[in-house]
Amino acid sequence: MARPTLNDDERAERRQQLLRAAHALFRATRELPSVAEIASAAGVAKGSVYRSFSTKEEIFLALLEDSFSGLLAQAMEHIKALPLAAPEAAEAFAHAYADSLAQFPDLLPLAGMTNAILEKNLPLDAMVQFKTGLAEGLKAAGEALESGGRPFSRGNGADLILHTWSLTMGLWQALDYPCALRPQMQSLGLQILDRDFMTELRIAVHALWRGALSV
Amino acid sequence: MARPTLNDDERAERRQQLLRAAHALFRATRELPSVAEIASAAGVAKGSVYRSFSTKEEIFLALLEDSFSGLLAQAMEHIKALPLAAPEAAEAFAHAYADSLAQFPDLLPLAGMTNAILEKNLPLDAMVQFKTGLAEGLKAAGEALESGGRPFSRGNGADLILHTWSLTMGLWQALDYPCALRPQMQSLGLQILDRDFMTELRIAVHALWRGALSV
Amino acid sequence: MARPTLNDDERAERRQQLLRAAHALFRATRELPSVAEIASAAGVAKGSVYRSFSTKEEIFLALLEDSFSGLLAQAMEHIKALPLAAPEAAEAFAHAYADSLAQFPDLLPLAGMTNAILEKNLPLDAMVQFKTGLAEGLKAAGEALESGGRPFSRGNGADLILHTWSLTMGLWQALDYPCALRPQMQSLGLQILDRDFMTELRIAVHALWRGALSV
Amino acid sequence: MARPTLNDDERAERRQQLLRAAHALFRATRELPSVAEIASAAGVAKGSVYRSFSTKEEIFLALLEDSFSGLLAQAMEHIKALPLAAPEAAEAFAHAYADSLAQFPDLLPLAGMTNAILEKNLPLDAMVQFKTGLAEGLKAAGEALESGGRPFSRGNGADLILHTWSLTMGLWQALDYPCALRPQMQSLGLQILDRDFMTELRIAVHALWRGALSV
DNA sequence: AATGAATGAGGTTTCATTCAT
DNA sequence: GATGAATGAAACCTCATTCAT
Repeated sequence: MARPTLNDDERAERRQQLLRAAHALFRATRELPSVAEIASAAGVAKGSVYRSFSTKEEIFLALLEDSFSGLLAQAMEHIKALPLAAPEAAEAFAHAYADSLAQFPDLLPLAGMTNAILEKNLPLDAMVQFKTGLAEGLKAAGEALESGGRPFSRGNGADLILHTWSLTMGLWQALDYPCALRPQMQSLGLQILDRDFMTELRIAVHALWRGALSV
Repeated sequence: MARPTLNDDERAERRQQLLRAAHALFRATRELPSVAEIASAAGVAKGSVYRSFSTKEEIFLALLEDSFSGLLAQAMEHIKALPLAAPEAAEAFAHAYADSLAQFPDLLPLAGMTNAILEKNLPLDAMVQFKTGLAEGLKAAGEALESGGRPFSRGNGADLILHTWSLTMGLWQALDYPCALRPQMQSLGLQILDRDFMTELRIAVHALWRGALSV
Repeated sequence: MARPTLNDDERAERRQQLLRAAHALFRATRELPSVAEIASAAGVAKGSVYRSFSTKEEIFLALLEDSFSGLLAQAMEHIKALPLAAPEAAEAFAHAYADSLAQFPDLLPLAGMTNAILEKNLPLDAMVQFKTGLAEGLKAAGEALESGGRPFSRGNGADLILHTWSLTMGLWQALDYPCALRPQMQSLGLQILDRDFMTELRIAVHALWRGALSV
Repeated sequence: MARPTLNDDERAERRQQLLRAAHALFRATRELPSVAEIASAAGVAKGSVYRSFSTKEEIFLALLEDSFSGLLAQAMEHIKALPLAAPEAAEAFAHAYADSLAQFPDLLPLAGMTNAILEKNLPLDAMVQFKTGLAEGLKAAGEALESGGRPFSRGNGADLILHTWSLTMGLWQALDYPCALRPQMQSLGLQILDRDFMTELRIAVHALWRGALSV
């Protein structure tokens, strides 16, 4: 019930509070909670949510944004520390990247819902902002990749990052299952899809980078 | 209103009728139509839909399945016709695959909604069936790839197919935008995301295969 | 829970059932009840209401329409029975009309809300239909008035009916008060507004008709 | 943020400031604006509105009051200048009155919402005050009418004024339409309702006065 | 006095699914 | 078998008003 005008810090904190609540609920159910649930989990009134977010979908997007930029920051570090030789670089990145991804367990579930949600009831500017952040991250990572004598012409670095992220997202969606199903997969002839996502990701990213760096 | 028992053919035809209607509606709106809309477009009553599908999401999944198996069938052909040498094979597949994909314009929009829907209100067996079909297709394509003296051990062929599909799906999701946004992308600093999907897909798949075949 | 397809009669009956409920609630509170209240008063589910009316405002309008056409029908009778001489006709109509009006006690409260509601969330065609009914009634009554040797040129009869209805509606609004206030009006210097609506209406309509017929 | 106590002038000025803002917004949209909109248009905080008005509806009523008393003042002038002979007086008033009314274009839209709002969430004393003002105006105008040898007994003058206002309000409501509809009225069989309000008002008021003065 | 954050009731509408006929 | 009426749970969002600072 803070009444005085909020300054920017307080406003941000309130926002975080809601995001934390939404995040926790999403993690528990893997479904986007209702605004009422978020509000009550955050201990505020329903109407107050709309002070920080103008749409339920905006909350969703902010969640995704947070996780994604966290991953991107780590990726930047990995890129800067990469060995010069192509084969080693490919392998090193694949492993480091997969390890980083493991730290953001909700990122992929969230990303998997993005497209279904993105066109639905999201103010255009919110989406622009989201995509802009994405674009900037890709560009920065791409440039880091290009500097350092690698075989990239201008922009190809960002391409590789984009493809890596795409591969990640797609692979996760292909291998994702409701928990209920997991134990029976072997007996159902689904061995081929019963892979450890992380292992598979390393292999795939490794191949992608090997190919991209071998020009 | 009493109707004679439907035989299997009639039952299958009814099912196709509904799928055609649902498909047409989805193509037009890119949103999953309501059961009422599907029923009316197919010329049957709402309740009758539930004789063919036990859940709305099942309809969605069947649609995806159809498109996907169409693509897979074409991919099989491409694989069988692939040159032996790795670099040529990589390039040939990338192009042929992208061309095939263009023939299933609704496949990726559908696939992009799968995860958001998959865990929600879908009978387990429907999902098992879907995933089984997927697994079989991957396996068959993988085996085709393995036969012919390529550098694959058992199962690696299917891996590559899986990764290719994942990359496709992920890339599409990363590059998809509401039409409203498309024209302004250059001015918004989103050049990096304003790519032609098909071009980008060819590049990425080419790299992935080059890497995978270069072991 | 009637399940079979409703025929027109049943559909009309369902509609009436809802209107009766809405009417009763309006009479009790003089406020437009919520859809939930109407539904529960009619013993149906909220969603079922939208089977008969596409908007809450449509319910309101239908209520008004019913009352209004009832009044109009009676007015037609009065008009046909009117003496030919102007002064007598004016007086006779004023009295008969006021008496008829008393039989539709909710008509004016409803009419008083029309303008505030009419432009808000009402499908255009619903409004067109309402106004068309109004126009037809006025026209018919006007023609009845014109036939019979009265001093009207084509259309003036409808004019007088329109003016009469306008005067009625306006007068009611000017003299309407919350019950809470009624007893204190004398002491508040509001004698001039503490009139008996019916009496006042008779006087006013009498004057209007006398003037209109005295050309 | 502490502010010095406002004296009466400042208080009145603040009130006017809010009313001007509310008026401008209402004129633009023909809907009662939200408190937030009024406040922001007036350049004050939402909470401050409640220092001048205890309810949103009070703002609305004050607006109506202002317009109405403006009209009444002009009507008084017309009445004082009226010719003595009944037929001439009736005609002169009808024209002068309609012309005056045109100077208050928001008066009737506001009046048309009064009843829907009046009983809802308005402190009794606000309503008493409003009605008292109305009563006084009617009485004054009525007395002006009575003085000057016209055929009125005590109070009948006010009656005529009341009836005139009623007729005005009612007629406006009967002839008011959403702009969207206006152009199509001829083709919809609504000719009878597609009248010019001002013309119609002159005719009706003329008839009413002719009748009232012809006793 | 002024502010504007917080409140939270309240309202409309949609839609997947059921099931009596 | 087919039908479509009925259901009723959600869900989102608005907004007048309060009140701590």
